[in-house]
Order: sequence, then C-alpha cells, then structure tokens
Amino acid sequence: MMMVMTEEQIEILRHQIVAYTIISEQLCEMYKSFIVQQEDSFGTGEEDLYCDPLMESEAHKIAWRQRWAPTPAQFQILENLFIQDSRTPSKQKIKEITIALAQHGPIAESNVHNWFQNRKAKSKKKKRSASQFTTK
Amino acid sequence: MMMVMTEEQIEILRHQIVAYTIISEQLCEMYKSFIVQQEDSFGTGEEDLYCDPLMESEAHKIAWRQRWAPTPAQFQILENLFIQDSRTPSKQKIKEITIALAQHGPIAESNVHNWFQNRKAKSKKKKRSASQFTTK
DNA sequence: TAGGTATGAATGAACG
DNA sequence: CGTTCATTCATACCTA
Repeated sequence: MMMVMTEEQIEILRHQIVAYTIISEQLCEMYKSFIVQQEDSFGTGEEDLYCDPLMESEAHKIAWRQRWAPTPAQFQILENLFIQDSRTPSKQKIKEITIALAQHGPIAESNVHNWFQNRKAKSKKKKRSASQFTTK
Repeated sequence: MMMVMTEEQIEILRHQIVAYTIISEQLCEMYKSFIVQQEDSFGTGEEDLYCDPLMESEAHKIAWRQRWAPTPAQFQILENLFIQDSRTPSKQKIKEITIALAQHGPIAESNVHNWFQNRKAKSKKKKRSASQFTTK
C-alpha cells in the first residue's frame, strides 16, 4: 500500500492526530476520575477484583489494579474439585465454593466461574496437543 | 464537576478510550509512514487513497482476525442502538443495521444478531452481580 | 530488554 | 433465551 500525499493532506492528518490525542487524554482523565468516584461510593464486593484489560499507549498510561489470582490454598481446593468433576459447577455450587474459598483470600463468584472455564479449556488443549504426536 | 454514571456508561467510556487510543496510534503510524513515502516518492496503491484513515487501518486489523469483532465505529453505533432499545431487532431491522455498519467494516447479519443477544446477556449479568453479598 | 509461556478475563458463536 | 464453548486479548512472570 503506497500512497502519495499533498502537503495539504499531511496537514489535515496532523490536525486529526492532535484532535484524537486530546480526546484520548480527556477520556482517560474522565475515566480515572469516575473510577475514583466509584470506589468512594461503593467500593466493595466483586467489583474490587475487576481488572480492566485496557491497552496502554505512549502518552496515556493508567495504573490498573492487579487481576485476581488464586492463592495456593485456593488453587489446591479448585484443582481437587476439578478432578472430582471437570464440569463447570452450577450457580449454586459456585456460590458455595466462593464462600469456602473466601476464607483463604479475596475472591468473587466470577473468578470461580472463569477458573473452571479456563481450566477445562486448558485440559482440552493438552489433550489435543497430545494426540498430535500419534498420527503425524 | 460531579457526575453520576452507570456501569453501562463507564463501559462505553472504556471502549471509547480504546477506540481513540487505537485511532491515535494508528494515525501516528500512518503519518510516519507517509513522511517516509514522500521522500521515496510513489508506488501505486491498489486501494483507494483517501478514504477515512480510521476505516482503512481498522480494515487491515480486521483482515487478520478469524472471528468477527466490531470496529470502534461499529461498536459505537451498536451501543447507541442498544441504549435506545435493548430488544433484539427484527430481521428487517437487522438487515438495515447490517447495511449501515458495512460502511465501517466487514460484517454479516448474523454478527448483528449475535451481538444483540450477547449484549443483553451481558447487561443482565451485570445487574445480577450488583446484588451479590459483599464481604470486603 | 526482548521473546516466550501461563492464565484471568472478555466476547463472538453455537447449543438445547 | 440462558448457558456453554472456543478464541482472543492483556498482563504477569520467566529466561536469556
């Protein structure tokens, strides 16, 4: 993709860059202040563990909270549950599991749900790569 | 300036930030490459020279994807439609929406249908998590 | 510092 | 429609 541009077009591009840069910065500022307000007003519960995957760019960096990760105790319990039954637990089960795991560290129901989903995907992936050896 | 925002609005803001950040970065990239090209003059582009810079760069991004994902422009339009009426549109409506969105990137009617289905599920899920027990 | 891996989370698509 | 699956993304962590 090769292009030829006039000085005028370049100039337009410059203005677009400036405009979007300002917009980005302002949006980031607004977003940050809203997050602060959210924490002030109701900063408890599972939202605390939520971590945004928002991308960072040169000029606009936002400090994000770390994402949830199971403590060793939580991990053992989850692994044991998974070995017993690899299916994703029901909503009620997830509630119970979450309550149990909360004794070993901060956790939310969505964390449990995601963990089982990802754990299942991981075991499937492992199985796939294992069967590749047999027939290549 | 104190404002009260819903989770939903925060979410939209997040996507706007992402969109504008991408736009800014890609505009910068394009600008740099245009500067270079000015010096070694021209090759002939097989593509339209001066379409919307956003569209062009997004189109390239999309070309790499395996599954459909809305471009920032498409996302904004869809979000606006959803806010106006969160019900899944009729087949005829979906046709119209698809045609409109096609101007901002490749898309199929099924994509629109699925998007509305998933969007509704997402908002419901969000509402549920608000009523969860909170033990900080 | 630059790649590679593991994994929590987000989401398009599909199933029942 | 609600739920599940498959894929992708972003970050943390590791290694050279």
